Amino acid sequence: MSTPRHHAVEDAEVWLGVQEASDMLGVSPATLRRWSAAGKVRAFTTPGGHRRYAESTIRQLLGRAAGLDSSVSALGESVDRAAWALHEQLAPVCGSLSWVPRATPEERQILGLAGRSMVQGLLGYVDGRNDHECESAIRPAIEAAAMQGRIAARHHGDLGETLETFHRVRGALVDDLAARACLAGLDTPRATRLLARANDGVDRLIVALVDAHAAAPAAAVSPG
Amino acid sequence: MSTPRHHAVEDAEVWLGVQEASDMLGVSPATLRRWSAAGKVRAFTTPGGHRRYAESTIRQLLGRAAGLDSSVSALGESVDRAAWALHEQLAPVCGSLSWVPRATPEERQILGLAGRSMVQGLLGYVDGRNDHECESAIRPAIEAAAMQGRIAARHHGDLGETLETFHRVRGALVDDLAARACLAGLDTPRATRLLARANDGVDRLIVALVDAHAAAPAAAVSPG
DNA sequence: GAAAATTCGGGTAATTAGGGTC
DNA sequence: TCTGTCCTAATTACCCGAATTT
Repeated sequence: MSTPRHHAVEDAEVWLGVQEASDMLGVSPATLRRWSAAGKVRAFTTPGGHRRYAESTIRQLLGRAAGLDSSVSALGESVDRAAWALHEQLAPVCGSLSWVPRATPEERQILGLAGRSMVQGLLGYVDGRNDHECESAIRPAIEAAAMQGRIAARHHGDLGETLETFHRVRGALVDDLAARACLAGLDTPRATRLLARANDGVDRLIVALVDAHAAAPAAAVSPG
Repeated sequence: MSTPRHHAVEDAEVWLGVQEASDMLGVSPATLRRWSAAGKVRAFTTPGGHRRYAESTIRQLLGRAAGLDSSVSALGESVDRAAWALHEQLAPVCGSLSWVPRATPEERQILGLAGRSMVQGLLGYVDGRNDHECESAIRPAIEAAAMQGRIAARHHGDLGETLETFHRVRGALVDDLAARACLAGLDTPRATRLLARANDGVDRLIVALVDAHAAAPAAAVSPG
């Protein structure tokens, strides 16, 4: 019977010294030191003042240029199916916006397409393996968000209400990704990176929507 | 011999040998030994002189953290200090908003206070152990967000630009929490829950800001 | 009781931090 | 503005034989 203490440490993080980390990044140790001093790269500081960098942190920095290792498809489900499921969940929420009943049937159809496009683009953005793939995926989603913003403005949609809807979208997407990440056994760095990217994507859609909403300041309909 | 110390409580603490502990910290056993000799790291010493380290002690060193629950304070740093650091990082971003130079000195001072209040409230919201604590923490932050929205509206601030700033706040907060979670060894479910809560908090501030912005539709300024 | 693995302690070489400058 | 290179003081890593733990 083995003694119960000293359990093997399960998720041991690999720590790198400044030299190793800066070699990986291709910068000088002084630069990496400045980065951590500025809060750009997180590091564990020993009581003596020396820094230790988590290998996952460094890989994350590299990942912006090289392959991203946290993706939806790596989570086991195809992007298409995930998008479909998410859209099914979100469509009623979006449809309950107070200004939607004022939209024409054609506009409502467009809104449905836009919603699907946004969900699809968002997941594609999260799933992309490099910047180019991410941008290609989200571009139509951004256009769809702008379209939704213009239609909302046309019908005097309340911006706060629309934002809340988007926040629900964000919540659902993040919850969904988090659940998939847990199921897939993704480790904490990868999972949090995934969620951060999802956030970025949603933020970009929101900005596009708000800008479009403001730029197309409504047609004069139903003037009181 | 049986395990020397199971004092009554049994599942309380996991003890690590020097090798395991130093692996977790990314330093050599000799260094860890020197730290305990200097009183920097508390260790239990066997009658023969060997040291045993509590896993929680090691985690405290890593993120200044003992990752037991998903909260900022459990992540080791006091909310106040984390808020201060985050605000330091974000203040220049918020100050670069195009409409800020049009604000009066007094307003700018108020904006600074509001920014600090929002960061503090946000972290308190994430850190809260129950609904009541969360709500108490975020309420002043919501009021601060509304205040910022009113000031922005007064100076014809661009809503999209303000939103982008908030999205940067979200990004910084999420990055910060994610990094802390990784350092503290938080598992994926806890870490994702933490980030989801942070998102919720930011969303509520954004809604408050946008609503206030819309409700206080600007004064006629800049007679130029 | 005995053996293998680990830890202790110390002494020295290598690496790092930090500031200042280009 | 940012990065790479110097400099010195401080910290850390590697070496050893002896003692402890398993």
